[in-house]
Amino acid sequence: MHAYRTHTCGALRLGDALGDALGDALGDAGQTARLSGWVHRKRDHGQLLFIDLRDHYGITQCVIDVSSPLFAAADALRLESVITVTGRIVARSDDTVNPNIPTGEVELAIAELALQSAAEPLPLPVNSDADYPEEMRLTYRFLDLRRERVHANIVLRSRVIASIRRRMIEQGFTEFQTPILTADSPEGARPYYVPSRLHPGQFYALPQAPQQFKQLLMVAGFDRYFQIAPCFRDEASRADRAPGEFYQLDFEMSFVTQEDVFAAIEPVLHGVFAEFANGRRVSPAPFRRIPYAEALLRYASDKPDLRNPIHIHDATETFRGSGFRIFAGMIDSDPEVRVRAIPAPGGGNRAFCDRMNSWAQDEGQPGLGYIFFRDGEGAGPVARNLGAERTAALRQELGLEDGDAVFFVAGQPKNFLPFASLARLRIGNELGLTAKDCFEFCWITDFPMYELNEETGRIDFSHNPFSMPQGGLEALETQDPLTINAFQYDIVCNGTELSSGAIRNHRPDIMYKAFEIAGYSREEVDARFSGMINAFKYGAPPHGGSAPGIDRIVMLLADEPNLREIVAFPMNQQAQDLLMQAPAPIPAERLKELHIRLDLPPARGLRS
RNA sequence: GGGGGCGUAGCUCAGUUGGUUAGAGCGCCGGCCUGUCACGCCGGAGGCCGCGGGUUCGAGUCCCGUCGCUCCCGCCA
Repeated sequence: MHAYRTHTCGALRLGDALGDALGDALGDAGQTARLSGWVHRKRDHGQLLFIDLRDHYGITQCVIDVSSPLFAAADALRLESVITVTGRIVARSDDTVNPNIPTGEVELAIAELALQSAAEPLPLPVNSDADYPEEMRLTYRFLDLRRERVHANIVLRSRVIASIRRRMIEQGFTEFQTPILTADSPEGARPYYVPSRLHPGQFYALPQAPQQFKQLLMVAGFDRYFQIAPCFRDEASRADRAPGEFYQLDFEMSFVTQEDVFAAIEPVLHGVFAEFANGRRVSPAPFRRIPYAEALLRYASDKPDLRNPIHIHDATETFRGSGFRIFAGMIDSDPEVRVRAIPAPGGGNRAFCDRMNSWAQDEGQPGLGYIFFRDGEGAGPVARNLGAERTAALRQELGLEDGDAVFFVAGQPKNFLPFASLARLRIGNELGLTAKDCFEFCWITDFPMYELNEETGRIDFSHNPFSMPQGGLEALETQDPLTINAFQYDIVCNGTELSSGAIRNHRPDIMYKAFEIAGYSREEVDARFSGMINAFKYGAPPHGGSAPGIDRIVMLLADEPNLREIVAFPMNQQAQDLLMQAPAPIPAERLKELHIRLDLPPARGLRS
């Protein structure tokens, strides 16, 4: 017999249909089995003791009574101790079957018991899904990871990544590894630096993304690249943004248009989500394409949650010169002012509208104007001042009926959009309009190439400086830069931005011009991006790609709101690893070797 | 860097208008219990009420400061 186990804790059965057909009516019952695992729970009846033994695969009830010489030892076991038990598998009587677990028709009668590893009293319970403080969970992550929910999430993560890898290879992509110790890339987030021992005063940088390497692989002719790529950014964390490091499905393709990129990745994403959706609906490919400008108008956001059916409408003309003086005055005084109408089907009662209004005030807004429709006409102060004719026209335009309402936001769009987006989501949730149990994908396309920096008054890249401007060199030379769009796109699922990508700018002449508009000289571009721009001078294919976030995909599939639930060993919000104690001071001799002298004396208690 | 929320037993939390000896559930320790499966019953230990200062006859409670955790804004092309 194997030293530790003949079966896993999830394997034993009384019998099954196949076994019955073969005349094996007893299944595993009657055999002697050996199981190893953790003491999940004990139920002590004085002269009878039940032990729920748990391993990765499941839980099996083990039983021992006072007639056994091992009873005292079994009775003394602490929860989460590791034991090996050997004994006969017995069928449970009908009235003691536990239908809640797969092994519930049998139990193991303990004849031998070996304590492999005794556990001390636990700092956090494993056999409960009760909330525990993050600090405790992260410090004792090895215990936390035994808990059913996180354990299942980590397994799901592995299966999702395996599925992605298989599907990418099926789509003709080749997997690569790119350097972790590499050069600083001056655009974007704050990088992590690694001091060089061999080159005093010089540093490697950890990659924020393998962006330049994957483009170089296209120049090298590999045609379709992908990588489950670790990315490092020294930026503040969020619930859905890990501090320090995270993973992306990074991919790039040569000789492609934007539509080719979409067509290549849609079956991968749809396939992965459908595989793990567990009954939840997944929007079919091709996913909807929504231009950036339309997304801001209709959803007040560039990452719209399409589970919510509400479409925002522009109502500026309805209010221009109207009797509703507040909005009419704003419109007259500033040509950038817009009024937007957020329909609320089924929200047409004063109680709901007042509740939304006071919520808006809690959010720091002056209020939330509304009209609600009853008895064939609009009600409320806005409707009174706007007049019956304009109210009726608006109602017809929005397709609203008695029992519906509409809310208004006004001002410069850049100021009201964040709140308008919140209001749209809240209305959808409160009125039960937002669909549940589904994944709604869309592409947001045609992002502007540049934006005006409000502080400096200068023109900045609005996203990736390596994107190809729509209209190419001619657009850069002739158009107002703020009107130029890029071949830049995001993929969004349920209001979560999964990735941004682009058709890249592979032409040095267009790149120099694009950077010139953003205020970078030819010399600066050569200095900062020498690796890539040099490569583009020796024959570069047109190419493009994207990089969906692995962590966010798993979060959506696991239905978890926090990254820490789907990462095995996450850092805390301050980017500290509480389990491994990182970051930490290093010994003085190591610092010397790295040619580093600290301003402050090193922390005490160092071990070398 | 800024804002909100939370800090009371190992954990989750309650604690009234500022008023006697700060409570409950879970866990832990001890006792009882032969069919439970979140077993049940009885008992016990366990508190710098985050820390510092202030107001007050009296502070877990009010005020100021500070530290920690968390969520958000900035930031993250």
